[in-house]
Order: sequence, then C-alpha cells, then structure tokens
Amino acid sequence: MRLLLVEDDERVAAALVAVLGRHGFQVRHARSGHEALDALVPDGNEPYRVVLLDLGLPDRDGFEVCSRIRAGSGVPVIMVTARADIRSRIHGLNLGADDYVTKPYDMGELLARIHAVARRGALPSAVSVPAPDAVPQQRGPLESRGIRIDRERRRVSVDGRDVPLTRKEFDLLALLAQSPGVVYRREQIFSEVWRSGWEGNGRTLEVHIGSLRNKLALPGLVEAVRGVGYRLIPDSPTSTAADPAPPAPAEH
Amino acid sequence: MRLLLVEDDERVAAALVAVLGRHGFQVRHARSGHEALDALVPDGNEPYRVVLLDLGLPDRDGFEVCSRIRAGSGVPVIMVTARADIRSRIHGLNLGADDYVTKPYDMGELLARIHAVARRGALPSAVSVPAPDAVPQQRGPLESRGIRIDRERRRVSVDGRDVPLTRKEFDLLALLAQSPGVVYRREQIFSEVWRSGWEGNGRTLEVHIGSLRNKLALPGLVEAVRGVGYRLIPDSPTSTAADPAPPAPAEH
DNA sequence: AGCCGATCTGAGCGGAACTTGAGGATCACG
DNA sequence: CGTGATCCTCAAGTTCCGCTCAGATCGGCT
Repeated sequence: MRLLLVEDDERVAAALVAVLGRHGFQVRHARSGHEALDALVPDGNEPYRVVLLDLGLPDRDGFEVCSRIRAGSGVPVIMVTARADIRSRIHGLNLGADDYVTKPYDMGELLARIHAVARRGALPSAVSVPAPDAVPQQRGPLESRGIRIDRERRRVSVDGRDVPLTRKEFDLLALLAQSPGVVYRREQIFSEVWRSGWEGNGRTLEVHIGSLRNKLALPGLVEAVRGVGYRLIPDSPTSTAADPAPPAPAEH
Repeated sequence: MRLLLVEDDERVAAALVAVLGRHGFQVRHARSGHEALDALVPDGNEPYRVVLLDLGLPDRDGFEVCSRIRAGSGVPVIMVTARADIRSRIHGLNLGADDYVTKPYDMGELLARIHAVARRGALPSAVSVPAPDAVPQQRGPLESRGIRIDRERRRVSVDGRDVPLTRKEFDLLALLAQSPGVVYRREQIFSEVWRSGWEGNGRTLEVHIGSLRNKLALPGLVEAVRGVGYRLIPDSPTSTAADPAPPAPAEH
C-alpha cells in the first residue's frame, strides 16, 4: 500500500517512514509541496492510497498544497499540523482534507486514522484513470461463482466446502477477487501481496497461483494473461460495461 | 441530505437537530442503537449519507452499535463521545468508524467533518443491513463455548469453573472474544491491548497467548493465523455455509 | 527495603510457508 | 512448422514464524 508523506523536517520524516514501513506501507517522502504534486501525477505505477500532509512549512503553503492536490486527484488527504486552532481545522477540512490531526499526536491513533481514510478509497477524479486497486474495498464477504471470501475471518469456501489457504494464497485471491475480470499486472500483484517493491526473481508467483488453483479446484477460474498478469473469470458474462464504479479493465 | 443522529440525551439531540437542520440536513433522530439499526434497513427512501453516533449510552454499547452498522452497511459513521482516551479512539476507528470526535467539540468543526466524510460517500456493501432483531444483542457477559466473560468484573469462567487471568490475558481474551472467528492482526492487538504506538519487540504476544491458552485449557480455542494474527474459534461450526436465496448476514 | 506476581526479552526448536531451479508444456508469431 | 518466450509442475532448499522455556526487569504492596 503506497503512501505519500509530505514533510520538510528530515528527522520527523525518517521516524514516520520507519514506523509506517513496519506497518506495511510503502512510503514515498516528498520534502515540499511541489515535490508532492509532482509525485501525484499518474505515471502508471500503483497510485497512492493516502497523503499525509504536514503543514509545518511556511504557514499558508500547506493549505494551498492541499487544494491543489484536490484539484487534480481524489486521493485521501490527512493534514498533520501543530496549528490546533479551530479556524485552521475548519479551513483545512473545507479545502478537501479528509482528516485533520494536530501535534502532538499519538502514533497509534494516527495509524488508525490512516487506515480509516484508506479504506474509503479515492474519490473518482476527472484527470486520472482509476487503477483497479483504487477501488474502495467492498464491505462484507465477496461472493462470486460459488466462492465466498470472508476477509475478516480470512476464510474461503467453495460451494460451502471450507478451503484452507495460506497467507499468500489468500491475499492473492482476495486481490484478484476485488475486481473479477480485471487483469492485475505482475508488478501490481507483487506490490500488493508482497510488501515493498521487490519483484519475485524466480517462478514465485506462478507457484502460488498454481497451489491456489489446486486448492480451489475450479478449473478456468484463475486465468493467466500472457505477458501481463492474472485475472479471475467472473461468472456473469464479462464485466459489464455500464458499471459506474468498477474501473475499465487494462488500461495502458 | 439525510443524516442519522443516534443520541439518547433529548436536549443534546434537539440542539443538534436544530443546527444541522439549518445547515441543510434532513435529520432522523434515533434514541437507541436498536432504533438506529432499524432506521438503516433499506426501505426505498433515500439512504442516509452520514451517521452521527453518540457513545454516551451505557458504556460499551456504542461500539457495538458501530460494528453492527459496519457489518451490514457502508454508510460513513462519525463517533461523538466524551471518552477521549486513546484506547477508545483507536478502538472506535478500528471498528470501522470514519471519524472520532470528542466532547466538547466545536460545532463548526463537527460540520466540517460531517461534510468531509459525506463527500467520500458510502462504501459499496455486499450485504444488506441485518434486521435488528435477527441479531442477538450481545450485551452483558459474552458467552461462547462454555466460556463466560464478564467485562465489568473482569472475570472469566470456563464451564462454571473460575479462571483467574492477569490484566493482559484478560484484555487479550476480551478483544478476541468480541468477534469470535474474526482474525485480529498483530498490530491491531498491540494497539488495543498495549499502550498505543508500541510495537512488541520480542515474543511478547506469543507468551501471553501461551499463558492464556494454558489457563483456559481449551485446546484449539485460540488459533494462530500464520503471518497475520490470532482468532477465537467459535463453537457454532462455520456460520457461513452455502446460503439459500436470502444470504444470512454474518453475525459479528 | 523486600517480596511476589506480572510482564518482557532472548535463544533454540520445529514445522509451515515461501522461494528457487530445472524440465516440460503451451502459446504467439513469423 | 519452427522458434522463442511464457507459463506450469515438481521437487528440493531456505527462510520465516510461532511456540516454549528460562531468566531479567518492572511495579505494586506490605
């Protein structure tokens, strides 16, 4: 899960990067508003799920950065600042920030708030084409083709029969099942299921796909898309055009 | 724009209804969790855009209402409460609340926060809101598998036999028992049972789990989910199973 | 201060999960 | 039909993770 941290104080930033990294975020650190806006330009990489925006910089600047981000992107923004006065809070929220946290804050609470805005997902944005994983997570169990995926319990059943999966297998399936029919590229899968930008050297992904297929025993469900990645075949005849929320398949 | 206000204090409610009304909200006032869940059952009317949930009621109840709302609906929830401690904040946000505001709050800020969550919109929800009376209210002592957990007295008994637990052991069990079957991740356990922001260095969690298992002497009750966390195995064998037409919503 | 239970840490073990490599099957394309 | 790239399967390694035990540290109580 990628996160953009906008913070000019190197020490604060380093500490946050460390903690967030340990909690499974892949953090990009921008030292200025300019750099932040730059980083948010869609470039084919997995999009940022959250922006953590420190307003420590020359006063008003931070608000401006926020409204510029909003002008071009629907990514959730959390403002972090020492300015505790009500005016600033209201102003920040009205500019489009999703949350406003004042220093000193509790790290655990900040993490909880990050997760809270992240699970809401990004707003549809006029400019960027939403990538499949920008789709907010659906509540409740996923169900399709007789497969039931319960994310909270981490359990999967096929036609009522319980299928025990390992961690990678489950994460893999949960990712693909998020948008059946959509092709997930290898790099994308790696960055979601494995943490950090490490790309598997060997046949790692194929092996996991293999054992997933074995356990589910539903031939034809998980389809390899040669040279690109994998996808789930939905039961209903293809993905359906006129669907608002779900993204257009395979851009690029 | 419809808004659901859950608040048992008539005076506070009246004031809020007035202010919110002036700001363009059509407010429905629910006086209890039960009434709130009732109101959220889809009935063909315009759905609620936000739920304002006051936790003033008998202690734990509010959290439970929140998680029940979450079990069936993606509507944004803002918790409003006098409980300012970090634990409660994190707990509330982890249960799926989108924001957590403590009293006394500034009305302008509350409005700004309401607008902030409202513009994000609801998460897609796979299942419908459970009918309130279909869900057994789990008030008072938790009970499952012959274990009785009395949160108020902090006492636990197994098959009538009293089992003395230490603080950590009890908190751990109480957390897991809140939703048997659900997997709690390590970080979440740490943030709710330990002081916030603290991440266990050594084998702390495992040791406590170990001694909890020993004292309860119910093999198979506390299950480790490799690479993720722990969960309690519920007695009722998987509630999941292939459901007929009306999918019975997961309890929880 | 001294005691005692509670909590935390570190080392070692065992097993599950993950990774890798090689060979065979399959596909796209000329 | 031939060829190279890509994918799949199988069978080893290798790493990672949870469990346990034993000792250190913390903290409340007398």
